[in-house]
Amino acid sequence: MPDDRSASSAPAEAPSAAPLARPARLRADAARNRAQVLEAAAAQLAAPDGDLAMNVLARTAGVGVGTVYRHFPTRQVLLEALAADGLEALVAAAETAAADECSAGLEAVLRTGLRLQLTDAALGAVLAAQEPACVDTRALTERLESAVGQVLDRARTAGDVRDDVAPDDVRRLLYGLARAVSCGPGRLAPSARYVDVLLQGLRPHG
Amino acid sequence: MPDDRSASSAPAEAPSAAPLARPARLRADAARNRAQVLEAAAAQLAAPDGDLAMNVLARTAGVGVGTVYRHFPTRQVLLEALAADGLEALVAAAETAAADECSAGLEAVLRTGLRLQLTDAALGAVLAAQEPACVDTRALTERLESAVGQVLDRARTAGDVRDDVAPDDVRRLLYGLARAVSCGPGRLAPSARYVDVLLQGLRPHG
Amino acid sequence: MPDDRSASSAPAEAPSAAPLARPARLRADAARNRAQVLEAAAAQLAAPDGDLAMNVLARTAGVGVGTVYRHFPTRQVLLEALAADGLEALVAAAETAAADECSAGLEAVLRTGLRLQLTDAALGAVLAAQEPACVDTRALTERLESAVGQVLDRARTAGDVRDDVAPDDVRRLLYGLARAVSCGPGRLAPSARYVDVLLQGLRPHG
Amino acid sequence: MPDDRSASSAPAEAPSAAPLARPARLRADAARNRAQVLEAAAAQLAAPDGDLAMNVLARTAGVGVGTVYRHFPTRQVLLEALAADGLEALVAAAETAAADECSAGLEAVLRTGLRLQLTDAALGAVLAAQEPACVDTRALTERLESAVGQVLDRARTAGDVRDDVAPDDVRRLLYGLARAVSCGPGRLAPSARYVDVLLQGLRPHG
DNA sequence: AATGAATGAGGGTTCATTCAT
DNA sequence: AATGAATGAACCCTCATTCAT
Repeated sequence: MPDDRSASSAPAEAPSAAPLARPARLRADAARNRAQVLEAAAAQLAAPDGDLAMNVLARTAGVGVGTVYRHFPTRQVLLEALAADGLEALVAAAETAAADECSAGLEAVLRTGLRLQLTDAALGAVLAAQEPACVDTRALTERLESAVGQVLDRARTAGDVRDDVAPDDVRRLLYGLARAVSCGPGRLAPSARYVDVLLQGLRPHG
Repeated sequence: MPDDRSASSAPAEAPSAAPLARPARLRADAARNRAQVLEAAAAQLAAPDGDLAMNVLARTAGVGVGTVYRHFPTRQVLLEALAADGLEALVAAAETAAADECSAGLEAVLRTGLRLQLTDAALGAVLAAQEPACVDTRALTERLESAVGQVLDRARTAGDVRDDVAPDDVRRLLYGLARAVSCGPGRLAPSARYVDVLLQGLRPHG
Repeated sequence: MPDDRSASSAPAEAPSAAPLARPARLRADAARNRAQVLEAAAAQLAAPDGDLAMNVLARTAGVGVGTVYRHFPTRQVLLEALAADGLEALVAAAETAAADECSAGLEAVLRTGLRLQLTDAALGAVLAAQEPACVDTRALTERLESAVGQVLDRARTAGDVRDDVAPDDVRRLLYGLARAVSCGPGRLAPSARYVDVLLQGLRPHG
Repeated sequence: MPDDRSASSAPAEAPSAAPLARPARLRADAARNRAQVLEAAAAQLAAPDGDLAMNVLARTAGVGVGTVYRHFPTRQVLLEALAADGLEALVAAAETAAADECSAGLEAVLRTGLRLQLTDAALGAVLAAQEPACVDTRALTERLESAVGQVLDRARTAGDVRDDVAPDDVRRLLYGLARAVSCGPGRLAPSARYVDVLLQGLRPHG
């Protein structure tokens, strides 16, 4: 259930000033505009160049710049909106892994996290960011941290992971892994190996 | 002898089109300017923002823009010049490790490579780049690759490293490691641990 | 009716990639800005120096550079916009001449074409250009070519023009004539004579 | 004898401050440098782009910028030096035509003048210029004017040329002719025709 | 809500020219 | 004489952002 975001744990938070990566409700045309902008942004970001100029974005999305700014007041908000699907998928994978009895959850998290970053350029930016701009990105990263914590705990108990590995290490290493994969030729080939290396490296002892 | 670059044989080689990260000889004032630009560039790159505008650079270096362009026709050339010292140090470490009898060479390479990247922001950019812009950066990266190859061979023979690890994997993982370290709070603390993890992960078996 | 450009049929044509020398409709303030830029550009071009720097243009027109670029993405587009009035006048003259019964049409075309070039520095640039940048400049040059073709046909029939003269020769000779007039002292005096010479030279026989 | 420039009519003029398109005597290496610069400049000017940046020129000529400036203090001086050969050839043609008994001299001048302009881009610039920068360019243009005057006189007497054609008209029309030829496809084809047209147009009556 | 015109700071790059070596 | 390093004005162009319509 990847989309229960708005029914998530934090029950009745004070309405924050922080922007939403996904507004609760939207006029039909506004929703369509928003979707067009996101699609165009994903396309631009996926391009080899990879920049994300608001004017160009507006033009390729077929809307005015003002509309882009209405939906995404800062680039960070836009990035988080772009990353939302991937981040949710990662959270879902982590929560599933946390719920599983077996101790292979960490592997699932790493493989999924790497695959998603290679698919979705914005996800890396969000993983690397110190601080999310949107409240529900924060909610997701908190869920991620919590689920990864559980996964790590179980793995640690099973003797599969060193004692000194925290959820934030997983975030960082996952991000670094994607950078390692992306800075050379071939992306699929090294991915599996690098995850193997990382998993093996995270085991206790030496 | 890691630094015999300038002692190469042919005294009057055909002028190559590829720019040099470090020209062989320079008028005294030109050398001073060049050093000032490099110093200013290092400062700018080390700043939290981390951009590197040529005109700002010129101003803070106290020279005209044209002077910056004369010395560094492209940003990539500038980056490689900035990275040259660090890259040389890394090559030296790798060659020393290759010459060593003991099998701990890989560890030295990784620790040094990570430390240097954290010190010198340009080194990461050069490690990540597919293709160097300057001939002697290429020479250095080739020496690095070769030395790391020897280090890996010895380690593999000693049973310390998996079969499927190539020098290019070391380059990529080293770069990714620096990204992992840099995308969160604290840089010293995780560095040692992450190198441990990587070393352990590179060992054979699983 | 030489000016039915804007009265074309299709109300919602597919947006063409080619820039328009004159956009169909414009917000009031945009139209004013555009006119100011054109006025300033004409002034700069008419100056003895005759260059046309975009930033200077913006300043003298009292708008931002971006506004100049919005209206005129390239210098060629700007030139064509500057030349539009003159080119239209020339087309009108040629079409009138084509409609006339009498055989003196060519003379009118040459005199008008020369006079307009001397008045409007951009017209020469457009006449000299191989390929227009804007769709409606192209439309105008095509109308010009067609009308001049008719004029030539009639004149040829009347025995006033050599067989081997095509509309493109008229374009080139007209441009060359303006250069000849402009590269020396006095512009009115030689103009009439040079047109006489050209007309006489275009007559059959030898 | 195209190279008797320095032995020309003006017998003992006061030494002028104006630069010489060709210095009387030169150290051997200086002469070689000068020739290299001229060759490189001709190449640059002949390129489709056709600009003439001093720095680039110096580099392609294999000399320092300072050397270029020593030989050619202004761009105009350089242009005149580039045009010198062509201009001399034109002067020679005109003087030959002036010496001839027959009345076809004007045709030779026009054909030669057009051909030389198409060969040598700098010649057009010199023909178009109001005022030469170098004393011996001036000497040449004066010889040209004088010879063309004689040619015209003879032609006029023979009834081949209108009364109101002066040498300066020939200069301007010749320049304009080259512009007309150069602003379209094909250069050889129209050249002959356009000279015919001009010759015919210059005949008396109508 | 949406639009898109306008802005202008900002960064990029070139090149004519000077001058110390 | 020659060199070429240095200069910096001058242009180029983009793009984030605002705001009137």
